[in-house]
Amino acid sequence: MNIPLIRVMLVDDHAVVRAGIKRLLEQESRFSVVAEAESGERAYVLFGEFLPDICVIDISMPGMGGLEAIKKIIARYPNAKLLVLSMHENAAFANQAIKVGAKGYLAKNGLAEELINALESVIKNQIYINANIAKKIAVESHSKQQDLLQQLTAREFEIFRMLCEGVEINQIALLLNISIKTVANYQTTIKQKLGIHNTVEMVRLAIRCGLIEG
Amino acid sequence: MNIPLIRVMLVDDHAVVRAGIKRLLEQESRFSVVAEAESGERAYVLFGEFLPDICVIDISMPGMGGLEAIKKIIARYPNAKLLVLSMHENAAFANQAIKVGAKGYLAKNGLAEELINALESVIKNQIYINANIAKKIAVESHSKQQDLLQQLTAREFEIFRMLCEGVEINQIALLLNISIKTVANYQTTIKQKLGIHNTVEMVRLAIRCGLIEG
DNA sequence: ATTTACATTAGGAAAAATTCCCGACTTAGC
DNA sequence: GCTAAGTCGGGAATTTTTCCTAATGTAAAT
Repeated sequence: MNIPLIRVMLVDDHAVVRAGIKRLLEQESRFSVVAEAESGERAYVLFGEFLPDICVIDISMPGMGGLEAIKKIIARYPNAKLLVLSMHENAAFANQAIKVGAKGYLAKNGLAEELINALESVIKNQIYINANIAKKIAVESHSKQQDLLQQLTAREFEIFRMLCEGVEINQIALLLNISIKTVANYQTTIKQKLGIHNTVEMVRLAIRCGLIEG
Repeated sequence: MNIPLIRVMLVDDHAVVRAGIKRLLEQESRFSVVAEAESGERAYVLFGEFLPDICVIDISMPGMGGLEAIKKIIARYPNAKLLVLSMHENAAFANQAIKVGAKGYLAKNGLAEELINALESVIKNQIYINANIAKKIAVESHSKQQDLLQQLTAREFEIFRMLCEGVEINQIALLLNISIKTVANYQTTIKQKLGIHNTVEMVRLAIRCGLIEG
C-alpha cells in the first residue's frame, strides 16, 4: 500500500530556516517539499503553480508580508491550507492570521513534533493553534491593549503593522496596490480607534503589544 | 581512515529552527549535534558540560540574550568557537558579536551551504563574516548609534528626546519658549544628522539607545 | 582684537502629510 | 433584498515638514 506524499510549500525569507524545515519534514517520510518562496509575492505565484496540499508560511517577511499573501491566496483558493509559522508567540498576530483565513498558527519556538502535528491537523481540515498561544489569546484578549488591536480590521491591522515597522506611506500604497490617499485615511482611522494622537504613541503601543521589537 | 565528527552545539530559542538545522548539519555526515540550548543561560551551562568543537548561537533570544551568553562563555573559554546565526543582517549586531568574542557572524537568510562554509572556516580558526554584512560594516562602522547621538547639540538632543517621548511640536515650542517653526526646523536637522527618514525610525532609535522605554 | 565656527533662533515659500467628509463598491449575514 | 461592515479613494482644508536664508550670541582660534 502506497500512501501518497503530502505536498508542502514553504514560505520564509530565511533560506536557512527553509532548508532546515525542509530536511525536518522530509525526514518524516510522508512529506515532500515541492516549492519554496522567500516572499509573499512569490508565495502567491508559486501557490497557483504548484497547488500544494499545505503551505507553511512565515508572516513577518519584508515586502508584502505574510498576512497579505494569505489573504491573496485565500481569495483565489478559499480551501487553501495555510499554516502560519511565526516567531511571534503573540495573540494579536494569531488572531489576525486566523481572521484572514490561515488554518493554523504555530510559534517557531515550538517543538519540531508540534510542527508535524500541526501539519497533520490542518491536513485533516482542523484549525491548529499552539496551546501557549491559545492560552495567551484567552488571557490577553481581556487586556485593554489587545482589545484595542482587536478593534482593527484585517486591513487596518496590516497597515498598522507596516506603519510601525517604519515603512513609508507611499511604499505601503505600492506594496498593497492601493492609493496613498487610502493608506493615509487608514492611518487616521487607526489612530482614532487606538486613541492615539501621534506617530510616537503608535510605535510605542506596537512595541508594548509585541508587534515589533524596540 | 576515520575522520572524527565535528561536535556542534546549537543555541536558539526556536526549537523548530534548532531541529531543522540539526537535520541540515547531520545530513553533512561530518557534523554531529551533541547539545542544544534554548537560552543564553542554558548555553553557558551546557557549553561547559559538553565542550563542543563549535557552537552555533542565535543572538536575539529572550532573557540573557546571545551576546551576554557569548561574553560569559568566552570569559571562561577564550578559545571557544562561537558562530552567530542571526536574523539581523545588520552591521551593528555583527560588530557587537565579534567585539564580545564570536568567531563568525551569519544571517539566517543566507543559504544552507553558507552555514556549512562558515562552520568549517571557524573550525579552521578563521573569522567568518557574511559578505553582505561585511560590506555593511565597512559602510556603517563610522556611524554607530551612540556616536550618532553624540553628534547632536544640547538643544537638538533635548528636542529629540521630547519628540521621542511623544510631546507634540507645539507643546515643545511652548515648554521651551521658542517658535513652532524652530522646533520643526530642529526636527528636520535631527533627522538628517541621525540618517532617519520618518518618525518611526526615530522612536525605535531612541529606544535602542535607551533614551526611552518601549 | 578680530576672525572663524557653530549653536540658537525664526520667517517665507513650497511640498508633503494628515484630517475630515463624503461616496462607491463588495461581501457576509439575516 | 436589505443591512452592516469592510475596502477603497477623491476633494478640500489644515497641519507638518522641508529647504533656504539670515540674524544673533558665544566661544575658541589666530
